[in-house]
Amino acid sequence: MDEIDRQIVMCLGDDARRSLADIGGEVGLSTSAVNERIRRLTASGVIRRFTVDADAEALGLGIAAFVFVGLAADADEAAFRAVAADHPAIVECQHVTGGWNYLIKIRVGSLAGIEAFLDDFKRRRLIARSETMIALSTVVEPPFRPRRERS
Amino acid sequence: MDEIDRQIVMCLGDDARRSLADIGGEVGLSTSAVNERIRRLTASGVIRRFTVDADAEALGLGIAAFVFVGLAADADEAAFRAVAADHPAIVECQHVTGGWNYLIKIRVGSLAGIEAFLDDFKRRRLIARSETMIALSTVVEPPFRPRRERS
DNA sequence: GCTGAAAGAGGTGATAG
DNA sequence: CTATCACCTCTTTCAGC
Repeated sequence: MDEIDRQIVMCLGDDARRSLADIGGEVGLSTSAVNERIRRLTASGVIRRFTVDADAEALGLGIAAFVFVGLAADADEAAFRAVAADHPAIVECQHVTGGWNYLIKIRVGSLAGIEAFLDDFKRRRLIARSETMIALSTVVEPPFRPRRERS
Repeated sequence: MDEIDRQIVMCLGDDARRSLADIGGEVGLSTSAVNERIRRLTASGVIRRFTVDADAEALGLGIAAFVFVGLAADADEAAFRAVAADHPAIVECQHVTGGWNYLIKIRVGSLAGIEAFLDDFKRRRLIARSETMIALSTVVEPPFRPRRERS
């Protein structure tokens, strides 16, 4: 992981389809050297995957919301994590410091989708309380990678 | 945007390096047809970019934090947005409903980086108050795309 | 809008330096 | 690491349905 590796990762982040020769020209290496570095970066997990950044709205998931979750004192936290990990609406789920236990970001097609999401988790007794903030507009957003079996 | 387009976007989300023939086999189309659809999806913006999901920790940005921001009553919101849009530490910045104005997710290399981030914005009078939650562990996280000129 | 074939570009893996 | 080569898979294009 030297400076050139970092440059290569940024190049691919901008456009993962650039040719090895093109990247090599930018970072000052031959195509063989760039090829070998990308192979190493991928094998070592610095590059997790090649993917696409999709337009969530075009895929019918135009509404983003942040849900703060409080678990019950006797909650089955492992169960909560397992359900969250596979839930199609969840874009992000982090265990966080502060008064809430988890911060979840979801993407849904309508406001009704937010209610359905909350109902789902509450009915399964996975969360005790929650607070929701709806995203009104975006200044910066990470890539959106659609996941299978999205409701 | 039919069901096949959606399948193609998901295939590419899983692995953007899969060959057209391979994807075609999965969705039931020829390579030419898949190629044409990807071209249209990219041209129309459904696919924003081909990118990589990187390991933030390997890039020295192992700490994630969420910062809730309140602007001053007389704040220059356009200036805040402009600075946020180009700030290297900011991974996400959304205007949200509720008692706070913006929800920001940052990635930094150390806890000192969080303090530096807050100091930067407060010294420039871009934010009036804030509250920070540090991510302790991750259940689900969107792709991380490193941006240039990261401090 | 799709298929199938043909042409071309580019990734891959070897070599020697 | 560079430079070059041969190989070969994959992309791209185009005629035809």
